[in-house]
Amino acid sequence: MAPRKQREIFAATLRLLADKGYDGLTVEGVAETSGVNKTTIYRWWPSKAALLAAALVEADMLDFDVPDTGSLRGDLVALVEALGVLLTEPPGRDVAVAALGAAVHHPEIDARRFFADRLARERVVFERAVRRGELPESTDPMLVMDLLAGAMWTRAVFRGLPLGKDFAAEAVAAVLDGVS
Amino acid sequence: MAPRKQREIFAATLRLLADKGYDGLTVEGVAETSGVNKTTIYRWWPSKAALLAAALVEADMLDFDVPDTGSLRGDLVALVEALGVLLTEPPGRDVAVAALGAAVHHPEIDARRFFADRLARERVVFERAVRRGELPESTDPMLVMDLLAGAMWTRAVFRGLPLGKDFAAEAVAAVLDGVS
Amino acid sequence: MAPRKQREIFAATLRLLADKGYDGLTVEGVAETSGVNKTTIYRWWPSKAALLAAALVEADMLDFDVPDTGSLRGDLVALVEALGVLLTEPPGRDVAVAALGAAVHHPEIDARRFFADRLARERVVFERAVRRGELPESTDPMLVMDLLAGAMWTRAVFRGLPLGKDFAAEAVAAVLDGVS
Amino acid sequence: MAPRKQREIFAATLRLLADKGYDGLTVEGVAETSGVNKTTIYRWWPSKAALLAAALVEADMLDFDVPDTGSLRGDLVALVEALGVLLTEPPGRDVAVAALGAAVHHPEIDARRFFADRLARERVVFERAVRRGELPESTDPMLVMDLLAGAMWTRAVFRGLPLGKDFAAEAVAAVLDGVS
DNA sequence: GAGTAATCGAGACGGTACGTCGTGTCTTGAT
DNA sequence: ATCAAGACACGACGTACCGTCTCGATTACTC
Repeated sequence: MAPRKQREIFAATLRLLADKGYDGLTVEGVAETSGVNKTTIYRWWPSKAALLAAALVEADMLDFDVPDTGSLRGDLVALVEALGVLLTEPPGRDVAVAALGAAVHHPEIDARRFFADRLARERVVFERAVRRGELPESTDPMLVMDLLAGAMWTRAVFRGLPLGKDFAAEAVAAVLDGVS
Repeated sequence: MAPRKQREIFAATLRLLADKGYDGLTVEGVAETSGVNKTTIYRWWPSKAALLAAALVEADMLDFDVPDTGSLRGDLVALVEALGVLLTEPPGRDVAVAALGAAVHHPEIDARRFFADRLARERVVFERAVRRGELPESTDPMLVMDLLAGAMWTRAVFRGLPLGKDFAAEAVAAVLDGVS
Repeated sequence: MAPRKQREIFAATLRLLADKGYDGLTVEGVAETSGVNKTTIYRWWPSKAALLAAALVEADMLDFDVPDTGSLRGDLVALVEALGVLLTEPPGRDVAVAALGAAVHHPEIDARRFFADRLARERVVFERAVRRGELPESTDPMLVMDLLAGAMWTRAVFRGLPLGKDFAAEAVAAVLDGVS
Repeated sequence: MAPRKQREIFAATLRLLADKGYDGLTVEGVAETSGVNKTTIYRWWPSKAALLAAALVEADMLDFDVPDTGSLRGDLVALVEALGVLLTEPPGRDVAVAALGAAVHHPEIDARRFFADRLARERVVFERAVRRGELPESTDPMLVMDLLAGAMWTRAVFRGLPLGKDFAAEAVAAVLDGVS
């Protein structure tokens, strides 16, 4: 089951999250923005965090396509660049960043849904690479993705630095070829 | 200038942050815990976020020593393992995670103080490695650290997965040697 | 017309009224207690007050028999004592008191149904007394009953005082004989 | 101690009580009407009932002077007539009636404060009468007042009947002289 | 050691939002 | 075609903190 105006509620949720951050996101605000009564929101989601979790899961805002460029390196660069765009340009940036902050101390937001589950989709990139012989079968795709995605987050969000034009390529090169 | 009970205030701040997360951290709670009046806190810090920022800067909770094992690989593994411990064991874990969540949408917390500035200290590891000939001079230490630290955050915090015994070593190997 | 479970609805209404007072009496509670849907109650009675009014009219909880002791004094003492019991012992006490509170600011409850209309039944006491010559024909029965019943209410409910063993007799004596 | 705007708060409370009855009296409404924040009201009174109780105690709306006409009969008639006015003319009427309804099922409103405590003031009427020899010393003033006041309430409020021009005099006569 | 700032405790206050309960209306799906 | 089930908008509840604001009462530094 779902509330009649779920669409509007989720839209309002993400909009307010992006606009005012997790703290500024209030159930009351969502209710007003989405033209729904506060009670209705509480009927369906037990807390602000749960509401946000549902909105994020449903949102396609954070999706990006899995590329198929013909080479592992190309695929990974494309993936990482897409993630870079996501993390630096509004409204994705604000939502992603706020969602992280929220997920980090609200287990019910279950960060896995936004970060970990993506791996399932990214995995095909690695399978293709193994089939092409670009990668030993023993390689751990999750490790590779954690290194790359982690670097993007660290650079763009924690350090608050702009992602240079070639950052994605350099990161991918480091992981594929090693730095030493 | 500083309030007379700054120590107690900061201690209470970090304690409450670790105990109840960023949301559960309230100025009122800090005041009560530290035996100070709410007014006093507002006299010195304009907001909860600013208070937390000050407390974190002062705290040594997040510090770890820069290792010197004789090899780059050893140093990096030690660094990453230390970060792993920090991110997975209380109270550091809770503080670090909460601090991230807070910093992420409160510019005044200036994430650089907790994440970026560490690089200055880590840099010596790379300088020693270059001197030893383990690393080409052209290597970008920040990229390496972003990859490694990012992977730890992603794995431990975003994915909420335990860090296996050898995760640090594997991550360092991937970055130093490449995966392909 | 009447809803199929009218009995249960009225029973639940009076039960909840006695248990939790007028404020604590809710349509929702009545619905649940009587195993009926809220909608059903609203279909038949426009408001909580109207429902209560209907329940009270139907209830025999507040009835008492008109005594016939052979003397006016005896009849009146018996009447007043019965009223005293009604006003001081549960569940009648709670229902009567709550009904008063409700009636007082809900015209639709029509207090006359519970208080005034009784006069019709009490009147025979006075008719018998006139016939016996105990009372001049000009005496106003309503005045007498208002004095006596009013004293009981004032003492038991407004003042919240226990009704002494002889209170009924004293009140009747005062009205019949005068105090001066 | 007392809130800074106690006057306004009490005035608003009684005004709203008279206007909308006990049910329609809301803390939120009082707050708005009196230009005070809801929190402030809850800071000082734990509930609507307690607020109303305080407002009623402070209110002079329900006061009337104790007459001194020279005779017991005259004093009582004056007293009862004043009560009659109180119970039939706004705003006293609405307040008194609503207060009764409220007091009846809210012990903290302590009906004694509005009904019983008045006896202390009325007692002088009886003392003077005893001194004048109009009344045996053994007469119970409370019984007399309960009979008279009770009759007024019953007639005016419970029965909802108008109080005739001579009702007070008749009631006093009945009690002083007896009806038989 | 007194005088004068700075600092503090106490706590009332206007606010915003919380999460809950009950109201009375309206829609819908099963019978 | 009726009616239970229950979603809904609404208003109020009582609570928690927010950040601001007087007030006096302590400090503690300076002369």
